[in-house]
Amino acid sequence: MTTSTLVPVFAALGDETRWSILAALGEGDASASALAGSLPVTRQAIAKHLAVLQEAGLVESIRVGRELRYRVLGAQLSETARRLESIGNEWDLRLAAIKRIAEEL
Amino acid sequence: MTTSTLVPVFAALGDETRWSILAALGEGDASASALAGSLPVTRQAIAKHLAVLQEAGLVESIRVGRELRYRVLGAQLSETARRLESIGNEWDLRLAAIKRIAEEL
DNA sequence: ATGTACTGCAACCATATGGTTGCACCACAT
DNA sequence: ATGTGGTGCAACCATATGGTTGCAGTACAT
Repeated sequence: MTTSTLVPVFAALGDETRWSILAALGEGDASASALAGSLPVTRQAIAKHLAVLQEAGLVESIRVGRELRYRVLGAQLSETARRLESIGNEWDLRLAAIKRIAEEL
Repeated sequence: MTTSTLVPVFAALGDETRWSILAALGEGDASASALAGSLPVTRQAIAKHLAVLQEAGLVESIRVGRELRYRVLGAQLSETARRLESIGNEWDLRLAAIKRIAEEL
C-alpha cells in the first residue's frame, strides 16, 4: 500500500455526513434507505456517500434479498491509523533531532 | 477533542498536493516560496494549502526575517492516529461480536 | 396480478475547491 | 536610493462535490 491508496481514505473521512453514516452503521448494518430514515439527507445522497466509503474500503455491501446492506470495516481504519502513527513518529523524530542540534550550539 | 475537530484534519489530509507539501516539509522547514520551487504549483496555491494545513493543526508557521517558514507537526498526526485506532477497534469488536452470535445459532 | 418498497440512473443546481494571474506592499542588501 | 525577493490580497476560472428531484426497473408480499 502506497500513500496513493491512503489519500482516498482521508478524503472519505473528511466529511461530516460520511461520519454520521459510519456512526449509524456502527450501530448495525443498514441499507441506504434505512439510513435515509435516520439522517437528514436523501437516500440518493447517502448512496453517493456509501459509494465513496466503499471505494475507500471503509464499508462493504451485502445483498440481503432485494436490499443492499452496508457494513462498516474497522480493519481499514485501524490499518490507516497504524500508517498515520508511523508517519507522525518520523516527523516527531526529525523535530526532536533538530531540537537536539539546536541545543548543542 | 470531539470528532468535529477531527474532520478538518482528514479533509486536509485528503489531497495529494498537500501530502507533497507535508513530505517536502518533512525534509526540513520551508517557506511557501521555497516550496513553490520544488512543487509543480504556484506559490499562491501552496499558500492556500498551508493555510488549510495550519487550520487543521498539522503545520505551524515561524517568522524568520521577512520570510514565513512552515514546520510540520507530527504530534497532531499521532493524536489523530490514536483516535482512529480506537474507533477502528470499536467497530472491529462489534463485528467480532456479531460473528460470535452468528456462530452460536 | 398488483401494489409496495427498495435500488439504480440521470439531470440538474449551488457552492466549495484547487488552481491561476496580477498587483501592491514590505524588508533587506547593495 | 534602488532593486530583489519574499508576503498578502483579490479577482477569476474550471471542475469537483454534496445535495436535490424525478423516473425507471425489480423483487417481494398479498
